[in-house]
Amino acid sequence: MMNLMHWRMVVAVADTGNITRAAERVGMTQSGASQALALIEETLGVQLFSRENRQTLPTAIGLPVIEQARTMLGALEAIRSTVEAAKGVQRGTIRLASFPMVLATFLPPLLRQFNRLYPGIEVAALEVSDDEVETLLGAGLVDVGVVLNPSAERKASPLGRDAWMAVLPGGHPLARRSHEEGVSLAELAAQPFVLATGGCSTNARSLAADAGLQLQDVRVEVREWSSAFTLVRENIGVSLVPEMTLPGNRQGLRVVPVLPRIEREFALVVAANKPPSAAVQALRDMLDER
Amino acid sequence: MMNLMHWRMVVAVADTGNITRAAERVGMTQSGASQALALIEETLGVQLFSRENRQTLPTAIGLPVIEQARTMLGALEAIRSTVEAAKGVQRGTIRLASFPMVLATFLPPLLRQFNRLYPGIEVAALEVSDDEVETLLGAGLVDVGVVLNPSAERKASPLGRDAWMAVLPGGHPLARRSHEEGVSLAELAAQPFVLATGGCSTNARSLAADAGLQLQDVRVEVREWSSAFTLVRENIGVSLVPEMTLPGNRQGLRVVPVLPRIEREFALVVAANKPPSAAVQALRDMLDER
DNA sequence: AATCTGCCATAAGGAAAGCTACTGCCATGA
DNA sequence: TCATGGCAGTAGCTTTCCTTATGGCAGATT
Repeated sequence: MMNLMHWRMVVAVADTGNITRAAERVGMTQSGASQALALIEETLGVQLFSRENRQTLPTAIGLPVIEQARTMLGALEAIRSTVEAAKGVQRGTIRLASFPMVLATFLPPLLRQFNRLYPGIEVAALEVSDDEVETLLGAGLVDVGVVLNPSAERKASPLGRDAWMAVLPGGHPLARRSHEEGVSLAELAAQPFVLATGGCSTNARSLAADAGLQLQDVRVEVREWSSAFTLVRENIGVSLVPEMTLPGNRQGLRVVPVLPRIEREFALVVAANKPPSAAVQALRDMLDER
Repeated sequence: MMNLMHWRMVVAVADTGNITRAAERVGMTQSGASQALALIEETLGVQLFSRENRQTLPTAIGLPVIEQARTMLGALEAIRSTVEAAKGVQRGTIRLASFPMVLATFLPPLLRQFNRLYPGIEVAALEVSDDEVETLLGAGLVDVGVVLNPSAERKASPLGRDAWMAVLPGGHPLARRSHEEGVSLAELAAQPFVLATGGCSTNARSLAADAGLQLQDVRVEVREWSSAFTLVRENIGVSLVPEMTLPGNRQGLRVVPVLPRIEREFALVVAANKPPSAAVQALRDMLDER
């Protein structure tokens, strides 16, 4: 009763009305067919067909059972076609370019989930600066890239957004500001500053420039965010970092939002000059479904 | 891939996210479960689950496949419940009473079909006169009976109707009548008559009496219809028989309808004093579905 | 009346599937 | 570093299941 071939026999007999012909339809011996039928009938405890003189016809109980058997086999066939249709995305490679911050924060869980859904697709992640992402995308050297604030006409899958936060030493005057009050970018730029870049050209200095300001007193410039926190703790200066880079342990630090908020949206865009592969499409689908 | 137990494993793994627990849910070893999964994945040529560190989760291809597997197993479960619900009508006995004419003409194909649909139900057919049918039904000695022109309030399943036909020797004066002209019952009753009863109290004599007539010259009275045809061929007299008893070979006979037509409706009724058994209900259902 | 034919059931044997017990591997967490 | 949880692989045995061969039954054929 647990063998689908036997159920194929059942519907074949129902279709042909003849065990012998049903047997050759599913590629079996007449004997095997007879045994298969008898086995199913025995385990069900019910007679599905009555063996007439010239034909084998379903009984009243057999009729609904046969219909259910059809749906069983239909589901199996659906599985087959589903699998055949999906085999294209089984293997493949995606070259991805991203600047370090997103690569270290947003992407790992996403790529982990993607690798779970598509174990055969390999994702090669390139860690580059945000300027180079555009270059690689334009040259077709990568399939997808992470960009900031994508223009509407690009097919972009949003990854998330972040806000830049002021990081202050515990004793700093601005550290008294509440979350609602916040600090302005201008106030921050006037302080002794620990500039952290995260390897990204979009950083405190460029943000200040965008706002028509300038960092007045950059005491030190580091690449790693974590280094910046250490330096702020040692009272070298204040800093401005993306919210998601904040450490779990904020001992000796005061984090206050910058008001008006400075937010950036990250999104994944595909290279425009060539049609996206099935693998890339799968990645986009996963992102859009969240 | 043809083993439903393996598909049970698939959905169990999908439900528990854990091969080990899935295995014990379907009563198997962890090893067997792993092998079952691997076998299905191999024959499909597709990875359905990705084995993570702590859990085994479906891939993008696995998700729809699992859903189809659920419908497969659902259909199997439906088969099980269908069979369980229908086991009541597997065996049983029906006592049936009928007068000979219907028993010899209408019932054989019906009982043959019924026996095909319900091989386990035994139908014991009693051949009695039409008067006795009512007696047996009333006494509850039979489950169902064939009656003539059932009253509307009885739960009756119509079997069919027949018309009485005049059977004349080839050279008889009335044999010139066309089918449209017919012969009247009065004309027929005036002829030398071969009275055939078929063992039924409803026969030419009773029909004549119902019409206020009387058979003038009954030359011979026989029980078998076929005997009557022979006697008519030998010009002993005319006869009146139900249409369905007419022989295939009408050599030397002329068959003309009686006008106005004398028709009787046959129907199957159940004994009213006790609720019908599942077997009887099955018989009624079959008749009503035709 | 005897034989033929189409169709099904049953017996016996063997091949293959499938399960179990056991071991090994890997990653995580103490 | 070891302990733990979870999965894969191997060997062997049991069971299932298929095939070949044979017998039986009911109409059809002659």
